[in-house]
Amino acid sequence: MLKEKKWDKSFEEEILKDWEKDWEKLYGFSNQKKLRLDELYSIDTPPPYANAPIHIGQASAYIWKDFFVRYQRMKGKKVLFPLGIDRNGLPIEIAAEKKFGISAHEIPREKFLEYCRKILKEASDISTKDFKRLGITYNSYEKGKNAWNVYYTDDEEYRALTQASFIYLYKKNLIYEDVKISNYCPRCRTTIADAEIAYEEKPTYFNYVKFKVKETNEEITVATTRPELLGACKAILFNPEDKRYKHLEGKHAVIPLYEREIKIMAHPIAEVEKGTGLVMMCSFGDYMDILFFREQKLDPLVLINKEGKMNEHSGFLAGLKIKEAREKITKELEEKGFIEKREKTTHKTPVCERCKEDLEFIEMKEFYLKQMDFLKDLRKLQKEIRFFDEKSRNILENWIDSVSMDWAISRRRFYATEIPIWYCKKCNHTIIPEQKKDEIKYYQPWKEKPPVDKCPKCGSKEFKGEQRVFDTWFDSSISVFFLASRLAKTTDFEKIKEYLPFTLRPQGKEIIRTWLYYTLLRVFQLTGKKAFENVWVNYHILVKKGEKMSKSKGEKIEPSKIIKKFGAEAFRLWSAVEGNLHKTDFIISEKKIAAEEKFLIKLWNISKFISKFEWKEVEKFDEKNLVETDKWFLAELEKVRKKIDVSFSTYNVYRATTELRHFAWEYFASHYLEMVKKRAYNTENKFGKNDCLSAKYALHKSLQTILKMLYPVIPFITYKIYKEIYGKNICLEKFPEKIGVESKIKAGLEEVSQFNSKVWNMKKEKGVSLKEGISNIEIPENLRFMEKDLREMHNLS
RNA sequence: GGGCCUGUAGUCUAGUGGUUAGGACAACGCCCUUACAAGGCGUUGGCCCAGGUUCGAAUCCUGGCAGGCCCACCA
Repeated sequence: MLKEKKWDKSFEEEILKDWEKDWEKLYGFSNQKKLRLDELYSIDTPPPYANAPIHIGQASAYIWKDFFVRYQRMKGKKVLFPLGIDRNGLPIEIAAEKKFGISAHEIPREKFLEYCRKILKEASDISTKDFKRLGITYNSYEKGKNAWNVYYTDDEEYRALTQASFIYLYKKNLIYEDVKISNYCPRCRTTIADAEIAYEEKPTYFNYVKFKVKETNEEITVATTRPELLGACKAILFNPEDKRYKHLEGKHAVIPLYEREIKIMAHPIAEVEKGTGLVMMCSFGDYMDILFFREQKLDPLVLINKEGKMNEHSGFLAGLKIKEAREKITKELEEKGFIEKREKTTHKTPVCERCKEDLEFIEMKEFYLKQMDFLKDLRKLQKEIRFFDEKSRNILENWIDSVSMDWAISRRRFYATEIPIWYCKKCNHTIIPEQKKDEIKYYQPWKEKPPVDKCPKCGSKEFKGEQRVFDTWFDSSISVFFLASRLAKTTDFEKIKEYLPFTLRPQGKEIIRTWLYYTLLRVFQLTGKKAFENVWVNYHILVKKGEKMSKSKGEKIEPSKIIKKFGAEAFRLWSAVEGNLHKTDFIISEKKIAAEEKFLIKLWNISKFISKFEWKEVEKFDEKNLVETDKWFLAELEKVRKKIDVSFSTYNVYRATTELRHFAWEYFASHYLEMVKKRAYNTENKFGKNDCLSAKYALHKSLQTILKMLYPVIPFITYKIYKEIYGKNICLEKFPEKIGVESKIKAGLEEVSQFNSKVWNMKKEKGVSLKEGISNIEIPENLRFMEKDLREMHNLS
């Protein structure tokens, strides 16, 4: 018998304590020795950032992952549900720079890393508390070296594996160093990859700048948003079809202020309609410029240095920051009469995804990982992966189709994995560490000596360590490989391979082009295999229609506040029934979360009612003796059970939960329970003993089945009810097996509920209260088998 | 400019050719009924628009309109 009058969110705390005592037994992953691969359900979970509390969208997404794993455990799988904390890269560095008011490039490296570690120390575990409170059952919240312990992406063993993968690929000639025009962030002072570019709508000016044609002395006007690059201008183009400028072909223009002569050329990339129809080509204002310089084999004249400032080639602008230079040259041009007019405009500017600074195109020498040669393989490979939902595959396919150059993997930053290379100071020979397959090491070339005494080429003993680090996606993209290596308990790639593919990669749609794409690429390059069987892509929780949750807007709805207000369970239920997270964004509302508590109360009351009848009394009841009504209901329940099982196994928790909730509330509580109530009580002895026992047995059997099926979604309440009524831990129960009760009755649940509604409506029309009797009601032919129950229920005469 | 996705009651969402278009919130009416008034029962209300395919379209096709995302460009 349930003691408490109703479900209360305060019970959750005690329940968590119960679980915590037995965490390993309930949710752990410690019996690896007997692990069979066909029993393994492995997930490569997205590591949340160490220095940011989780937001509500993440909370929902991780809750969904918990739905999956709780279900899989019930199905007998050994579930590897690891937790990683992402601690690498720019977000940490930027946080450190901000907090301590320093610039990474201006203080000693060791010192800066200390500041980063300080940030990380304060930040640690900021999100795991919320996860645990939400009932998310990672295998462990303790940091350690076992597969099921929390891992940090800046662990030495993780970084060592990243470096080992680099060495492996370098030796396979998949990595090369080259000077190319790169996307360069002047704020972070590093090259970034195409996948790290974002675009922002920013206000700027079109400046209509007057040039003089040397040969004819006429004036021509070119519009530009980048006047500071005037000095880097190498050509002015017009469209071959443009009659206005045809006569300028082959002539020369004089750059104002710089007085340099440049060619005027006809070229199809110039469009008649845009600006004045004339466009200047500078090194390098945008991607078109790069293509043009490459095509014409022009020597670029670069005006911007690696600090994001104008260099000596820019003449009077030298030393200024780009924006200052833009202002200064505009003023200068205006004063000297070279500006015809200025127009305000906005345009989408490529910015650094991390720090939002405007990007520049600068020629840099960087390490590249070959990816162009693998696009074909990846297109094929992704077809062998199952996507939930199928439409998310498009995002990946589109990205694969738009990859246009190899991946620049080196970064000029600090708190990241170092590139494990040394150079001979004398002959510049490259030293790459040799290592055994199962004995890898973490290298820090900027402060360590190389693993050789002397240069194998020239014998010199003087070396220089590589200063650069890896793009953090180069680390992140082997998370699954790292987890597999923990399972394999070795760093031998051949053995790691056996644990791939993992069963599931759950992740957000916004990191398909990075995390998912790079992982597939990297795992394929390292093992020739696909990384995952299934990819589950979650969409977003929105504040309003079409409006993303964003910190800057001040509309943050924090998980901790939601938990405090409504409890974890109501939030879990809301996450499951508000919409199908892998199909659509959905909109959060406190009202709806609060409303989910109603079902919890309902479930509690149903259970409280059934708990009035001792389970012990009917535990041994022989199903052969079930009366027709009960057989019929259990057979209906079996139909539902089957559907729910399929929905859960295909990650459609939305469908499973809404269907289950409706069944429990509508058919089970409102109809079946009302129908058999009198028979179960049997206070006036109108029914035989077997009839009474049959009702009690069917009620308990139904309740057990429903509780178990609800457990993956709402584990707190189902745990408490199950424990109090049946004295067992629901976390260790199996998903309900087939209910083997056969019924020949054809009537469906719908027909019964229609009949009941009819009676209730008639009573209402006649102004009769529900418990009063009513006469002249005909019981339909197909419901005759439960006539006695119906008569008692409605007090029919 | 190109691509992808979405459009279902006041709101949030299921539903891929045949359903009386399902559920939740809100609204309204009635009811303390031996689990439940933090409740129960009931009621109202919906497929963006226009064509087409089909015996039949929320669902498929075409074209609009609206929103979101991605890519490219921005002189």
